[in-house]
Amino acid sequence: MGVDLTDLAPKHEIELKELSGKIIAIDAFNTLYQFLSIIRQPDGTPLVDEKGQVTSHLSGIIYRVTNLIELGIKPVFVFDGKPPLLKAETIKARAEVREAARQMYEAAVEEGSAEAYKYAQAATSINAQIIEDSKTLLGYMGIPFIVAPSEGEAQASCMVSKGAADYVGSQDYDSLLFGAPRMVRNVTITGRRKVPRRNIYVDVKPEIVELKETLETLDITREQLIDIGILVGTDFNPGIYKVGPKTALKLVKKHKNMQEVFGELEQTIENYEEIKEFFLHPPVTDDYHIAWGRPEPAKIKHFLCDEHSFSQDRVEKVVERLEKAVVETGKQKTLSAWF
DNA sequence: CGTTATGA
DNA sequence: TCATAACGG
Repeated sequence: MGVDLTDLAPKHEIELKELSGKIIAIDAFNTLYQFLSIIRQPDGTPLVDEKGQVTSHLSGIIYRVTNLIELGIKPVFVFDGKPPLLKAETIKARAEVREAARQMYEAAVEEGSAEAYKYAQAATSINAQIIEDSKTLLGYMGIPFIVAPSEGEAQASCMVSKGAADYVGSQDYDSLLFGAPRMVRNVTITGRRKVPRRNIYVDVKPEIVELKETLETLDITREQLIDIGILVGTDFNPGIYKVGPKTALKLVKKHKNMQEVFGELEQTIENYEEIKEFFLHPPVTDDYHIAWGRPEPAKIKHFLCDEHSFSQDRVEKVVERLEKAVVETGKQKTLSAWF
């Protein structure tokens, strides 16, 4: 999906509970995508209500967010706004990949192939209904969300830079390129994760990544980190064939500017200047108000049970936990901005 | 994914 | 009580 700087950026594993009291600006699309691709039956079928609408994300949100609130963590979800023109080709390319996966999925289902799950995951897409339902549920839960003018990661990064949030919560590293001082991975998917091809599960813990430490460790500037990201590939360009984080770091440190890097590679990157400018100065807004409110049990129950076929028992149980957790957290005066 | 059922 | 399987929607 986004920029991948694994093995380059130093990370610090922590326990989820260590984030108690922290405000995390969560990349909503990143989270929804994960829920939608992972919460499925073994044959790849997502959870759906009786109307056939996908509900995997709603299950993910209600349970995961409740767990975060129980730990005293304060999530604010940041949705993407209008995608930048620079992203158009990536969006088109991804749609084509998804469509191909969707056809493979249908074929796999037809012949009862075990590959079906894999293709279903690759075909995961987010539509307007999914976004609207997610916002509705978050609203009823009392969880704040904002809609970014452009990229959610950029807006979330800005919020951490300004001190409105403590961490960007996302799986990919774009926020470092956008200048976020701190990010945390694996906040929305902590727990057990299946090791591919093997039938075992490993614990996935949250990982803190700090921009300053990353730059100092690699002995580069933020601009150079952006160049590394662009060489490897971002949401706005495919990246250079066979250039991964390690090679990109070497190239960027060896040369004094990207023209020289392009010279050595004997190729350039389309829109390089514009992409870099976008990471340095993305459209963001300060026009938002973040507040955590009391959940509305009746509305949650009606929305999930009556409109989306959730079981009354299960929803009542989780809503009770959410209400209790909010009351507990609200008691602690050290935590600001609750109610 | 996270919860719930099961059973040693 | 804990590990694991299956279910949820």
